Amino acid sequence: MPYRPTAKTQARRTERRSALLKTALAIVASEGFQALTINRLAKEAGIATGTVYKYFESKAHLCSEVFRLATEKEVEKVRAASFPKQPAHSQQRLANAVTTFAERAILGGRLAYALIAEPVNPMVEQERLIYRKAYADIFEQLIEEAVTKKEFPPQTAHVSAAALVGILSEALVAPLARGIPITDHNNLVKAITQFCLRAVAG
Amino acid sequence: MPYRPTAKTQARRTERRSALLKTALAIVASEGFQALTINRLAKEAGIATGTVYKYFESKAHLCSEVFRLATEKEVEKVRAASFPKQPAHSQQRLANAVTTFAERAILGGRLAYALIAEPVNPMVEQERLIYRKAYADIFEQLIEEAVTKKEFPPQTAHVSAAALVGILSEALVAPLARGIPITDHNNLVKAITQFCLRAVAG
DNA sequence: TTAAGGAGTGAACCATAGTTCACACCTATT
DNA sequence: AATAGGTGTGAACTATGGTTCACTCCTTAA
Repeated sequence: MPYRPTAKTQARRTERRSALLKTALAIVASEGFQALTINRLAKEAGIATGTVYKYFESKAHLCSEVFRLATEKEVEKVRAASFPKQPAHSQQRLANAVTTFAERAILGGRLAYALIAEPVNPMVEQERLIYRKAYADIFEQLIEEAVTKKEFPPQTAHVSAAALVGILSEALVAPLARGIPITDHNNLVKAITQFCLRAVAG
Repeated sequence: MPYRPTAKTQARRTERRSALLKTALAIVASEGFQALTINRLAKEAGIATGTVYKYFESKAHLCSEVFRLATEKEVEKVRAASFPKQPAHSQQRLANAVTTFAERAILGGRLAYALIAEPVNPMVEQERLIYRKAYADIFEQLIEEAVTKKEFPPQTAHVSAAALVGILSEALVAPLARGIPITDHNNLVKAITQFCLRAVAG
């Protein structure tokens, strides 16, 4: 048996794969999923079209991974803000979570639109559902705890949680979708945060 | 000059056109935009493919019109609830508006998803933006009036308005997008309404 | 009845990208 | 060096569905 994949070749493979992913993400971050084609990706990565398929089963799978790569860290940030090491009042935690999401979305610019709202394909839509659910779950847990501790008024936690996700999507992405750059970051974030606090914390 | 279109032929033409639109809407309402192809539409309308193009410039234009046809009346209902003939408290008006939207969306089922969230094409996405804006404008006006009358606390009306649109989209469509039929209509609508009132009316 | 502008037809056309595949090249074992 | 499995190549293929167009049929006015 003459040939066996070795640690070195494996590493090389893994590295190429993540380099591809990184290139793909760069395209999406600057021009959206709409600009991510296999041909373009291959060209920018300096490889042949077919080679992409040695690393990714299909375009849809590739998009999924790009989406996950970009979204996972966002979710983590929001989770961290929601459940900090230091104990904090629920209201403050929610405010931090919302602010974190909003600020990162605004900084993200085109990428935020791509992740939250750009029409892509069913597989990414699926992925999106999963991450919306992830955000909603974080909020839901926070709210439930707070209601138990009487820091928030009684409410249907999972509806409130979904509603928060909706608020963040729409309030941030509506301007982006219209191509209007957000000018007054701070006030926008403040207004959204206040709205959320009124809604959930009463 | 031997031939001139006459009232009768014009009427016939108009009627055929709206019949086509109606057929298209029926397809969208039961299976979404994804199922609306020119071939299928032609077949179901009992005409040839090419004929569709005598009535609609392109598929995108057709989709736009179908979207508008379905959405316009929804917007009107919400507007009517927001600005009733009889004077009413702002809180009640907002509650009615939200309830109206939510209940109609739930009854609409597949259609609601198609209109609010289904990925279609850029032209429909454009149309969607317009209608989201339309809803937001209604809410914004209501909120601004209420703030002036001191019935609502001070707030950034256009942010609150966008947020309301987001709440309604997400809280109603999230379950639909996952194919989970909404079971407990009344409580869902109630929870959403309460959330909105807390958020906006304090 | 005949001229001429609409309307209807549907098979062929096209455009876009995703996907494949036969072949050459590389890498690890014996 | 020889073997054999992996990787890279890119032009060609394909699938889907929107769009066209040369032709026929229909309608109205003279």
